[in-house]
Amino acid sequence: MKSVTVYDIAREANVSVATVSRVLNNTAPVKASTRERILGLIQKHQFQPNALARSLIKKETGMIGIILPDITNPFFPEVLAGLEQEARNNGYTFFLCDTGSSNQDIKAQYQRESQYLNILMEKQVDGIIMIGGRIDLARCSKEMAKEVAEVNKRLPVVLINGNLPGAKFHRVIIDEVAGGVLATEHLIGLGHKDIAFVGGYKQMSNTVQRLEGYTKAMQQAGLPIREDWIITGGFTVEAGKVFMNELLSTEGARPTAIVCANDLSAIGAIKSAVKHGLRVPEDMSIIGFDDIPLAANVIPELTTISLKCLELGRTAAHILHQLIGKNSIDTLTVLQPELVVRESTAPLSVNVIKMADYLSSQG
Amino acid sequence: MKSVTVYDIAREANVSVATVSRVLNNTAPVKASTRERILGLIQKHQFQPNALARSLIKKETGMIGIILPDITNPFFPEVLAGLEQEARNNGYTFFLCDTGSSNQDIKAQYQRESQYLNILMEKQVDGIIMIGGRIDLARCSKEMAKEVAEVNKRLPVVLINGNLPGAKFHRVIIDEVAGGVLATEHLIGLGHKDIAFVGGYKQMSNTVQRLEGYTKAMQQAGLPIREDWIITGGFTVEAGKVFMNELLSTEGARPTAIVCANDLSAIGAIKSAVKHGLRVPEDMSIIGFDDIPLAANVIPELTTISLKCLELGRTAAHILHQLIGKNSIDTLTVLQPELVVRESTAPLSVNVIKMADYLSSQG
DNA sequence: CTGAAAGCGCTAACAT
DNA sequence: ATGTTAGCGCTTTCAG
Repeated sequence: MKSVTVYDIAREANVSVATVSRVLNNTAPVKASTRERILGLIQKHQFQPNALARSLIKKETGMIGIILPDITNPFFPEVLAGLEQEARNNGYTFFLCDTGSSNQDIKAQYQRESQYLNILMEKQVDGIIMIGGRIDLARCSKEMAKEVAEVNKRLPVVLINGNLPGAKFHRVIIDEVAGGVLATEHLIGLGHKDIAFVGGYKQMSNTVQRLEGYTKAMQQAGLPIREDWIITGGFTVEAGKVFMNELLSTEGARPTAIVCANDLSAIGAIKSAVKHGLRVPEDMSIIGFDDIPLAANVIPELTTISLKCLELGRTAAHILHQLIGKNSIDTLTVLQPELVVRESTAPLSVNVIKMADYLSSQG
Repeated sequence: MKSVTVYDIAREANVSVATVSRVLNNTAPVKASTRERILGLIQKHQFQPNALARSLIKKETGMIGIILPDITNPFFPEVLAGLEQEARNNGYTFFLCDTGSSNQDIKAQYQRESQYLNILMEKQVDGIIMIGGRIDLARCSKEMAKEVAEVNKRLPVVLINGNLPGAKFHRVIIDEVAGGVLATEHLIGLGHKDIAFVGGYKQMSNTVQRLEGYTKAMQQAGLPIREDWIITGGFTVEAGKVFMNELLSTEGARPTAIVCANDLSAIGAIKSAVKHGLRVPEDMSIIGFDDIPLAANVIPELTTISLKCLELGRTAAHILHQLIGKNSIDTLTVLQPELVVRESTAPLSVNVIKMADYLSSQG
């Protein structure tokens, strides 16, 4: 089925294609009567201008690509929602490029990132947003970083919550260290002294930074840091369970509170604690990181550090839009995290009281 | 910055653009030596063919659009992951079109659907997948349905878990009625007789069908259906809480088990039950619907009906690919739901025993 | 095996 | 206010 073009409309309206184009784009005055006639024909034929042809000549597509590691991780849809919200108003459409980290093979994931980077360039997107994946690496290889730098020479790239060595990128990040401090100080303020840190990956900068915040707060409070109470190796619920099991199965002192590297691992930690017969928060305080929607919906509701996903997304979209419009804009935007107190943390004193109750009942 | 084109490569290689195109597409034999030369230049200049120009002439873009109501609802990312998995291998890229139902205004949402439908056509996507939104309506307006039908005349559309009146669409669905039966029979098999149905919207076909399954199973078991134990009005956690509160705050008999229209409302129901001092599943069995990843991670883990999101996505992508390739394929694909038993449901007898314990402890 | 030339559908000078 | 024409960057006959 032959699709209708500006020529078809022009012919039937007895005008030139230029005139049709003019009414299509409001790019020059057109006599009201002819404009009506053309509009009528457009309506009649359900004519829709071919965006490819238009973009080919205008050198802008109104498309932006977003590369992320796993759409199934609730953190990302949240950021995406922020992006869409902001970008929709500016007439952009999104290419979603999920590099599918869920299928473990990390090599394949980075490869897919490279692949998508190329595809997006070929498709002539106006800009690219990256989140997760290689930009989260504490030490990203020179080649992988350079690849992105090359892309960035040709079109605007903005990094969310990450960075790459060897070049300056536009990026919007959350102050992770501050988040770590916030979480730990909350626990300390509750009277806890025996605080563990659990989850994340030591190779990832977010984990390193959150851990740095934890360390900072502990030291500032004059509290000791036990290396065996710092356990990393994953961001999943499953990982959280494993770490907590480890913490609880060793003999000797146990922490009374846990800072988790993210909400998912916090949920795992809670599940494990409950399985071990502990009550959260009465016997054990647990704080997460991210504030995914789920955090407010688990039982008990998770106390956590909000990364302001929506704002992260909106800001990134805003910056990219400015970049595309060739407006100058700050290279770095830092958002401050926020403590969200819910039900999974409680004063240490509660423990003490409970313990006293317990002892007297055994009387 | 002038981007390099086939002409630049051709000139420098002392060949015609045709030859460059040929090595780019492997569309005709090229002398090994010239091929090497061209490949070298491509490498040297980091040349990337402009996909817009190519698509303009080939009339295919390798882009497919996916229209969904809310990426923030964990059900959709799951389906998306399935889509990506399948479509990536076939060289497709995705336009993500989130119509943002989260901003309540339902009218605006349908408008945005129409808008995206147009944008996608202008961008010349090879096909469109729709999920949620108007296609979930039990009675969608003629105009809104026709709009999609018109699109479907121009390019392949596949509907996931929905339908539209007045035209036959390719679609892949889950047998919702069977799901409702499955959930209810599970509860009945556990000895429950007083079973409520909670959540969803009466205007939506999925709710109607799940409810139909519930009714069917209840009748088949000879159990009475109480109209005041069927409460609809939302799919969110918040809605689930409200409905459960309603159920628990009325005097008189209470149900001992609840079929929820989806996992989110089931979680809300659990939270409310717990707040009311009930234990799940000991005092109250609750079953969800969807099997979002979260379902396995709440406490207690949710017994639910799996809608096989991943498979839904993969199948839809497969069908769309066939359609794009002009291969014939069944109009309707029905997937069977699956009962996933976890921790939120238990035999009624447990209740009875507990009750007995309680009474005897009261001396 | 390779080149010349005709478009794909649209926009944008440049004329009129 | 409107028409003519030259491309945007690529693929694809049709010749050779």
